[in-house]
Amino acid sequence: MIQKQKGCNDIYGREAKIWKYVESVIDATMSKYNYTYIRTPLFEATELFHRGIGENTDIVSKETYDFVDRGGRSITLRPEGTAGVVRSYIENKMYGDPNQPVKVYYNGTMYRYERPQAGRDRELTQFGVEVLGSDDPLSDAEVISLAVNIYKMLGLQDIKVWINSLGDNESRKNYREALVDYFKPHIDELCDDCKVRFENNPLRILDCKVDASKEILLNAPKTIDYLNDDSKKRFEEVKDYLDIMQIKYEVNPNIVRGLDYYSHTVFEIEARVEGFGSNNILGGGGRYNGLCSQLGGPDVSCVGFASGIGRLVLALEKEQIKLPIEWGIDLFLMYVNDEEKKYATYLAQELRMAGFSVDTEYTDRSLKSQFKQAERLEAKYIAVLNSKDLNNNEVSIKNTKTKEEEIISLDVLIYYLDEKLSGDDYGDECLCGHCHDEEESDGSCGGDCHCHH
RNA sequence: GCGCCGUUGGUGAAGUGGUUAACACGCUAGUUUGUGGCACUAGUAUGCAAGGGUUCGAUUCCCUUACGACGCCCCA
Repeated sequence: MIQKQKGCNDIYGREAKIWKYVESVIDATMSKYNYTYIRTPLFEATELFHRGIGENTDIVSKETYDFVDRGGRSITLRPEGTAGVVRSYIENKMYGDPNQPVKVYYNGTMYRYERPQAGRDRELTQFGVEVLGSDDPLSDAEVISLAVNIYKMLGLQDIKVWINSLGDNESRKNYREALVDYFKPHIDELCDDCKVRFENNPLRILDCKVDASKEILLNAPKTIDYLNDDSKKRFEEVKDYLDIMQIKYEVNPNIVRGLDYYSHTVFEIEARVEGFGSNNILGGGGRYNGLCSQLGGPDVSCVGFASGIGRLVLALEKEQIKLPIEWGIDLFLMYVNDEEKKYATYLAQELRMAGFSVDTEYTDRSLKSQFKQAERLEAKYIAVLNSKDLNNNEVSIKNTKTKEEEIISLDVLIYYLDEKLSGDDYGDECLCGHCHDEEESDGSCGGDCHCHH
């Protein structure tokens, strides 16, 4: 048997519906904030990521999918969304667009050659936004509020926003030096990994799990203490705007993000979900003022964030959030003989054209099985076609929730369904484990539904 | 790249070096029910991830590979 590639996933059925719903909320929210959709290629020249992310980091040296194409070009499957968007911004000269800043969002798969573990795959889907061409602290705040709003719109209640500022180049340089000076005499007190980090990326020491509670870490210099006046003022402004938008946040000086190109605002958004372990960071981002010029574009300031949809869906599932998803179909058409089947075929076509979601039987099973099928499909109505009724130009329609059944004229079927389905006639949506509601302790849905649990 | 554990049908799973691989759910058919949902009966694994080895014989022991789970490194 051919298996799927490590760290990849098939998403289908119920889960796919959840994904589609989540994406619809993302689209709707983006549109409210006036971010337009951008779709960039799944693969780019390897150099784009090398220059954008940094040549010698682990990320680029061993965690990207690289290959040489038939023309001998060195290609990389995008590991993140930002570099491609910035490339597109430069290549399409969007900086010349009268509409500034450029506000775009993306949603697509990313590829990282990693060993899969909880909340971490090789193929992952991320959505994110980039604001290109604005240095206004309001942009930073807006991006954060946008992210928070999407999570809230989806029903996540306990959202925690951590923010920090790395400051401008000068501030960052000063801080980095201070940090190195601080750790140098204490290097023996650090764990082995941190000794390596000290050489490669000293900021990451702050994130260490092993040393986290050690006094040496708790007393380490804080980024915000090394901000120069400009950077400090900027950070205050970002916070002010967040306050105005009533976005709650907490300053966390240990948020440093891994990459060089970040400056000023950095943030992470956490979902407090039980049993979510250490993968509770749904998304994060920050300001990257150096990246555009580094990639050969104009020296414009940008800010953005990215969020994994897989984790987001996982969080919604763990929280058992009830999503307003239409799970079932409007009508299931049942029949027994061939003449009825032909009429079902005709009727299904008519009703679908009229805007209803309709399904019917394809394997000529018994009526008993067809009822089960209708239940599985969560059909709101069942039409049992039988020759006798059809000869009278009538059909029997059953409401699966109230179990009421009536015989109506085929001439008014569309009108009938339209009225029933648009009104409250169908009643409250039952959502037990079968029909998707919270289950009672005994595993049933409380008996208020048509699903017999 | 490193470590640890796992992989039996549509699903949840039990189990053994040796004829027909439990049990449950599901599904299909039948009986009954005015057209299902209850009850009863019957059927339901190209055979235990793939390949190789040990053995008279392996799903059961060993090795390799693939995939899954969870850590580490890293985290865009």
